[in-house]
Amino acid sequence: MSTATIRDVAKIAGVGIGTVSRVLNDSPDVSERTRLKVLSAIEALDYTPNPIARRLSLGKTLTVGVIAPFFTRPSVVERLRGIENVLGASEYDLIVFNVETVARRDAYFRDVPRRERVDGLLIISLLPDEEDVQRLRRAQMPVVLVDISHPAFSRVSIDDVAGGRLAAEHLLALGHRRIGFVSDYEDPSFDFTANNRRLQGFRTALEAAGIAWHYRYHAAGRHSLASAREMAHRLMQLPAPPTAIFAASDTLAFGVLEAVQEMGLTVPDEVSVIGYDDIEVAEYLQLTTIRQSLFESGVKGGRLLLREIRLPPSTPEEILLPTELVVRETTAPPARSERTIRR
Amino acid sequence: MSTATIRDVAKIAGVGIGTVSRVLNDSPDVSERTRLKVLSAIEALDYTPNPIARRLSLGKTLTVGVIAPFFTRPSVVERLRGIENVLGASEYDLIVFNVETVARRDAYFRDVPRRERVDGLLIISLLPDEEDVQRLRRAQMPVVLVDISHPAFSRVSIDDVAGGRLAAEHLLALGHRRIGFVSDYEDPSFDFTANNRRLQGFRTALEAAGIAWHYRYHAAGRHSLASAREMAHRLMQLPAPPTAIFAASDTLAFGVLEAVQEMGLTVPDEVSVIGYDDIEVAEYLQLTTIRQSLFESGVKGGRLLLREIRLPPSTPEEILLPTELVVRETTAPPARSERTIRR
DNA sequence: TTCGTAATTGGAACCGGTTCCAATTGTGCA
DNA sequence: TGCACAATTGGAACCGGTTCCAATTACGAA
Repeated sequence: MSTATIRDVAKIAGVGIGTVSRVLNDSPDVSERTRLKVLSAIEALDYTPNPIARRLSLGKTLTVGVIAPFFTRPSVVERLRGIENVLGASEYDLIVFNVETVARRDAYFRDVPRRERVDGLLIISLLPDEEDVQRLRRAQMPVVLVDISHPAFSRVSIDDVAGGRLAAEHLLALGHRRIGFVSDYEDPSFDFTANNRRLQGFRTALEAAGIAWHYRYHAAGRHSLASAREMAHRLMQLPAPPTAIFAASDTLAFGVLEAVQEMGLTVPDEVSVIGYDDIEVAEYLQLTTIRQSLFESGVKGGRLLLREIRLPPSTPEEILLPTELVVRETTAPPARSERTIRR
Repeated sequence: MSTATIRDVAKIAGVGIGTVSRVLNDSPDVSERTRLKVLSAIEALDYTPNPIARRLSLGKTLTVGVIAPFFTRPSVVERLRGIENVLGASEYDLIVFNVETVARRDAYFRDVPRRERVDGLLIISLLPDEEDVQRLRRAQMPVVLVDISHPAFSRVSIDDVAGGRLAAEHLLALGHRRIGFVSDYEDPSFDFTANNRRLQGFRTALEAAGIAWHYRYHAAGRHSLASAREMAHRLMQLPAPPTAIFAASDTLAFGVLEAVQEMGLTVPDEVSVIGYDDIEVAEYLQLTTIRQSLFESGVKGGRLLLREIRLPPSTPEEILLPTELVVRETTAPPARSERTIRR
């Protein structure tokens, strides 16, 4: 006894297959009497339409893909959660493509963007290169970028410039004057424009306060706690070490905290540290940070994509999400001696 | 210019559609000359077979579903990572179904296990109830459970009994005699058998050391840091409070640590804490814990499922993964006074 | 009662693959 | 050279839906 088909239902109900299809799709052109006959046949056979046959016939995949470096960054998982939340309630299936290596990245960017495979694509924290962009446009694939920006596509971006500014202003207000910046650079094909925007806002705020920005206070490396630890060690060994460090993600901030503690310095009395993202453990560890709405970015991205699948926009849309300073216990005014030196 | 079909390729190559299909599927019954003609036509048209048509024709979905409470537990994300790693390299697509509420859980368990939807199912940390089990069996759905166990299905389980024993033996060896256990119970439809197994191994070890287990040392609540914090507070206010606490997950352990610190006690000198899972931050926070191979459990589960889709086994298979004690800085011998009291 | 129009209905054709069977071509051997 | 059999090949039928058009039925007006 294999599963019933629409023809079985039609036979049992004593109607044509077209009529069954109409009932399934809530067409108004069915008399109430026939509708009931069909519904009871459906019930009797425990019939469900085969989604694959439906997709082939409709010429749609009813599937959305998400390409992202999910598991290298806790923040991405939280965005994915937002996306799943929207798509799980829709008729679209969600296929995940996790990128951990450049090879996987290229393979996915090459193979996934086919109309026969997905109806739309969400790309998180990965910047498509020009070739990818061309391919996506040629396929007329609806695409929404999250946490990344490219003029060719709709996007949910985070106001990272403002975020960088918030971080700087908080530290400046506390009295810090020498501030380090720790970020990740990774492979150039991975996201780093978010970091650049954070740095930009950060520098703008410093310069507005009359403080020149020195590149020696900027360290960039891999996106890992260990890498951030090393970078922080380097920064703290400068002739005039920073009294505060701004890390481009909470994960990096934890590496910085570790380094500072290893050097026998206390946080926040001797060194202040501020992160970015406000991932879950940040609260537990009482890290001062810049919060961005991770979950919400996923929700907005998912909704935007669904909308654009139904109605392709003539011009890409941009949604900008705000950032917010969350003051906890890793930032404080600089040590007394520092303050005297600076005057 | 819509995408090319197999008939276009056949026309260009001057062969029949059957032949094109044979070339696509590496059938040996094609002469080399024809194969080349077909391949160059495919090249010329930039043709890719439509996976949906293929699925309909094959009667397979080439899709695997994963149902799990991904985002409420960091450990699940790591398992998912292992699964994606295996499936991303296969011809199967991976659809995620995230369960955060009982409603979603029920909806997914009802709708997903249809052969027309997925060819196989991975279920992580969620125990199907009897009705679900019946439905899955009726649909003859290949199912692999990860981090959970039910005799009806193949599974990758973790030797949690041994894990619980390891935790107890470590604390016993350090000299602890009054040990608390903090676990989560959640909704009964969610996983808690893993916790029970951990508790079982734990108790066995205690009893083998001649220590009777008192239920008042067992606290169970929601799976969150905050909940663990409260539970730890309760345990520590007992007349003879535990000198060590075993938490059934690292997340819970962090809640315990927080509570202990709030009470002005130091870890590990006054209270020892041991977790379970060894999630990423555990190392950063120097938590002593029981490590289980999260990533590997996903890899093994993915492989097992693919195998069972190809060749349904007559009887469910069980893969048991080991656990390992990782000693860091949250466990130590009990305080001096305690030791004197006990002798 | 008859006719015209609107409301329903049936089912062929189609979506783009795979598979199987019959037909055609090729090969080895007497 | 002729024949038996193996190797290739073509394409109808099928997978299970949707859609569109022609046919049938229902209904109100004359």
